[in-house]
Amino acid sequence: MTMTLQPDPQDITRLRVAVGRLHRRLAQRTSGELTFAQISALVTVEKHGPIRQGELAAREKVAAPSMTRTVGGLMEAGLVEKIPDPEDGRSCHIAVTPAAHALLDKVRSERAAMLSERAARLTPDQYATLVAALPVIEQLAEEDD
Amino acid sequence: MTMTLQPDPQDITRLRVAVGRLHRRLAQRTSGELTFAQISALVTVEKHGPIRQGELAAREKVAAPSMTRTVGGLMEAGLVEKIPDPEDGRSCHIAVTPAAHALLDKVRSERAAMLSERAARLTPDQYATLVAALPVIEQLAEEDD
DNA sequence: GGCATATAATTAGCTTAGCTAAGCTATGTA
DNA sequence: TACATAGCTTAGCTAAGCTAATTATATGCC
Repeated sequence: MTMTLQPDPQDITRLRVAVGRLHRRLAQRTSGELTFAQISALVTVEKHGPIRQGELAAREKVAAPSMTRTVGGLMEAGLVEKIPDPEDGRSCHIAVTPAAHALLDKVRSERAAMLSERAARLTPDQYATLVAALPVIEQLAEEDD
Repeated sequence: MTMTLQPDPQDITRLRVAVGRLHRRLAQRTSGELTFAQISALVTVEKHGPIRQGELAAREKVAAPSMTRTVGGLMEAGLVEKIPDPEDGRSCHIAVTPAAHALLDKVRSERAAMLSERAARLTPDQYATLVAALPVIEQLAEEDD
């Protein structure tokens, strides 16, 4: 079921600008040693188990070469490993290491993280509103064109 | 009034990842000829009138050199002009040109814009939830540390 | 079997956009 | 007048996206 009325262009601009700014603020302080792209990819690998690198790129909505670099960093950090596909010599599967679980747990519970600090300043109502909107934002981010 | 309960770290991670991905998708298709940073700055200049460049950088939460480059692009595009401060030879005020109003109006009403297309696919409930969360996202993005 | 095509990942190099450090010029103060 | 401060610019770094071209493997057709 889609909307019959067009969304307000002013709202769209606000969303666009707000998302851009929030991203900027978040990217300025990357949690620990990982970059933004690395955390995003690592979360996906943890969630979707051993996954072909191409499929990981598709899920992250990123071109293949970008994922090569991101995965390279994660491998250097010992957070994922590449398992060669026994049935396809071109392909390989990316899997998290135990260290990755530990690190993601640490990141998630990191109370000092900037965003958590800010979220903690929200009123319960604001927080509830934000959490309610999360699935919508995720859908906007995941949808194909 | 702040929350008595800590925000859920899982929610924080989801927000972080979702904002990152949405930004990525949005940045891939910049509306028209303007880049993401340029639109964001232009919106602020339009809203806050002639504004000192340093203050613009502060509002955008960006370092001064970044704003020099962003404003440079906007000037080349004829969307803003620099008015030298008569009282302070070091400083200058950034003001939008009529072309900027026209362009922003165009951008805002651009129905073909990717985000609008996606937003149009939301249910009315989802859309309402998103719009309700907008001020909260904006607050998260604007807050100082 | 052998060659053409297709696919997975990588490499090389470009762009946008953030940053810090250092520099220039104007201001203000001792 | 001399020195410190403030506003903006320049130079050069990093992260992270992209496209185009390469490499290596699979697959499909004669």
